[in-house]
Amino acid sequence: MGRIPCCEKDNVKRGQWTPKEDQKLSSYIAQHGTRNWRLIPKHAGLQRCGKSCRLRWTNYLRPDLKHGRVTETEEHTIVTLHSVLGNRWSVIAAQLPGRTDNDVKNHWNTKLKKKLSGMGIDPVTHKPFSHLITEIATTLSPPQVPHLAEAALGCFKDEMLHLLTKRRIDLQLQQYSPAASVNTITYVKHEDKDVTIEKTKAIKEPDMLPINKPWDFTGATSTNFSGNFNSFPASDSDSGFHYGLTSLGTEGNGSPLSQSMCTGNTCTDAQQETSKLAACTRNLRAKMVKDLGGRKETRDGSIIFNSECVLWDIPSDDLINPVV
DNA sequence: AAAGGTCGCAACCGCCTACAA
DNA sequence: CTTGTAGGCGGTTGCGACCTT
Repeated sequence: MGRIPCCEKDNVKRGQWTPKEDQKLSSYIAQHGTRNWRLIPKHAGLQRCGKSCRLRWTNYLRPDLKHGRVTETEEHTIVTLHSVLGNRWSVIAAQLPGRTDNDVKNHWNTKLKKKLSGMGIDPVTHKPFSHLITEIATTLSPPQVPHLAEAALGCFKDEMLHLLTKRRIDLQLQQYSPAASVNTITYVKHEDKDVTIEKTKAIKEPDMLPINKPWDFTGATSTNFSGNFNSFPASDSDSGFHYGLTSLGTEGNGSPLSQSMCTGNTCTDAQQETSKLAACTRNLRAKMVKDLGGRKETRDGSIIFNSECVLWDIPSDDLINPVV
């Protein structure tokens, strides 16, 4: 018995929805609800696939949706939950009233990923790039270290270049202040050289950097990374974004990660403002750990959490949409 | 002003899961 | 228990708007 397609592909319209189609779908759903998506386009007089109707409704037409900009608070929520849950957009979206998984996913892919990379944070692991390189270097036996650590640097090259570009701008700004350091001036003197070559060199040859060996991955720590973190241009704080929430998870115990995250202004106001979010995050994590016996396997078989995950005793009332 | 590049978002695709028959 | 199906989900693509050169 073959599977019946959800719609007849030949007779189905695709692409952008017109206002007339939106109106037909909305008024049909207002009258009859959303019980059988396969029948809805037929009954509503639409030449659309049922799945297409469902997506249009859930992602755009639903009356309870917010269509404006994602707020700073919402960004905090997304980043924090993503650090715990990974790409589970529907779960993350459930904590953001009026936002869909598609909204969250799009915002993450277009804005937040770049923002985190620009701050020197790997958007997948939520750890500083320097921390990852250190982990690689310390995990490997000595003969492997130079080759694989360099390979790792290759993986992060784009992010590193981004970081270095930002740092360069910062240093140039410092140049205009009386307190500009000798190192800064020396660095800016190379302005006329090919920027890409210089930056690539800087990655391979940490000593060329004007600051205190931040890329020396043989002895790298995220503490020295945090120095860089603090020195980023004001752009991130200007946009209201602080990455100070990762300490809410298992990393918030004085680990290198939390040290690097909780420097300067990143770990004060933002934490207070989001204590409720913290509870929410913990509860979700606890739920997931409980469900999965301490392990969460992704579709490709990789494990997100291990058995050492801690369970918190947080009332589920703290959740917007408690996961019970 | 035009061409090319980038960004942001809506929509689609294919896989997975729950559930009914 | 097996199979078929609808709905859900995350990844990816397409395209219009905006920006830069």
